[in-house]
Amino acid sequence: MAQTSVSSNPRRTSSRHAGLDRDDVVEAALLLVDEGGPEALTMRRLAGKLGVATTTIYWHVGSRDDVVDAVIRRHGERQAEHAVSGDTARQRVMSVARHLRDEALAHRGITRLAELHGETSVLNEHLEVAMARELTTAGVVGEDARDALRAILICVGGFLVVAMRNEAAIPPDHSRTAVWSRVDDPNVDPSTRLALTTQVDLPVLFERTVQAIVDTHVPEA
Amino acid sequence: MAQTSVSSNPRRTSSRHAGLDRDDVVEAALLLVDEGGPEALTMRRLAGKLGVATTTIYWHVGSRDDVVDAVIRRHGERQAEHAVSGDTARQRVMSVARHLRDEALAHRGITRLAELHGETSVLNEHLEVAMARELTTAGVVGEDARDALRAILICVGGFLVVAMRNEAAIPPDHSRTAVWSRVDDPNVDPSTRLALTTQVDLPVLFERTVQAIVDTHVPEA
DNA sequence: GGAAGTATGTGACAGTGTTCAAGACAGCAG
DNA sequence: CTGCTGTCTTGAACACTGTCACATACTTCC
Repeated sequence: MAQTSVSSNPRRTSSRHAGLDRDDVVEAALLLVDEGGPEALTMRRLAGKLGVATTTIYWHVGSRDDVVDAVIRRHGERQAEHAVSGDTARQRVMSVARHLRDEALAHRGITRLAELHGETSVLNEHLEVAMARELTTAGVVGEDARDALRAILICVGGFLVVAMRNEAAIPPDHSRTAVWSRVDDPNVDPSTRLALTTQVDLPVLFERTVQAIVDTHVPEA
Repeated sequence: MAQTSVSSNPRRTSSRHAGLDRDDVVEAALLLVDEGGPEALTMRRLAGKLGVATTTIYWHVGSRDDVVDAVIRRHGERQAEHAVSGDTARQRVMSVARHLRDEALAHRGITRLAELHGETSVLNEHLEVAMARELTTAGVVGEDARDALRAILICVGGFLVVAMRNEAAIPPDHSRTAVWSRVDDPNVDPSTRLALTTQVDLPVLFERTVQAIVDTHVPEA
């Protein structure tokens, strides 16, 4: 257990000091990712934040991949239980889907890290369980529940990818609106071409699309 | 226009030779990504493949980001027109969605590169136009068509993320099935928990899920 | 022939992940 | 108290990455 903060300890060559442990490293890494995204997590930067050498990170946690795993797991454990709302099973499932999206966007750095490492299930375990619970209550069980859960999560994931896309990093002539500004296909309605140069209302489209999927899996109450 | 292949030209220090041009560089880069994924595309590796110095790449194309843009645009231009099949508008839109997924998975290295750089619209321009064409034919135009196109593409994208996930790179205890093997929530039906430790049939779920979205946007013929 | 442009190269810089070898401190048994 | 073992730390180095300054050779044009 840390008795003093790391940063207050004077640093001596090859000097051992009290207090730095694995949790300190993982917490510092989590903050780096939460604030600056996956790219902000480098071993030198993390070591600098902790006031130690990179080798200390390797000792306490391991490689960068090990640090990433630990960050995702730690954040996943922190996912708050939320009050599911709604009168019908469909509404309750939608409630969980919205919460999953909102949590993901509130911590988009961690979400992108989990996505890059294919570990979104670790991150979202509590919410996936919550959704499975609602499906059970709705009478959707077994492989039907598995398919429902997968389909909803895949769709929510698709929306997250788009919502988290850093538009500023895309060359202006490669953005969706730029691409469609150049399209001149007479078989595409002009009002469609015009509309496709404008931004879509993602939250509205999210509601409509996820609801459509929920409706095919969850019976009407 | 290249008269001789690059690899057959003898190399002299600071020697200029005929034949290497921008297209050669972009083609070589495309092959690297197609075969080895985004991580395989390094400036040194690309230069080695072409038998030139990295500065030659910078001269002909530009930075790595410029090379990436060129690769995505080149591949996008190559997207084959495909025969849309189906008797109804809904079937025809589904046909385009399937083709988009199949093309993406056939060139998953390029797909992942485009996704990482947020440039999937450049890659899929022809297929997005094809889908917009089918929507026009179905009487879905303007903002309705924009929303339909977005929703379908977002969902297909979600499936692609899952389909392209490199399961081998995920720590065994962080995979979805491992996560669900540990879940022991009494409010989740046991058959659901069991089902969630097994693999979902992605193509079947794709059909059902995308169809559900198409059905909410495209009227029944 | 000389200037300007084109097309190539070497070597270096700054940053990254990772590890070797070494040192300092803590705990424990004798 | 001493010596051994384990724990926790370090500096330096390695290999790899993207990028660029500067130099050289060739081509084109007047």
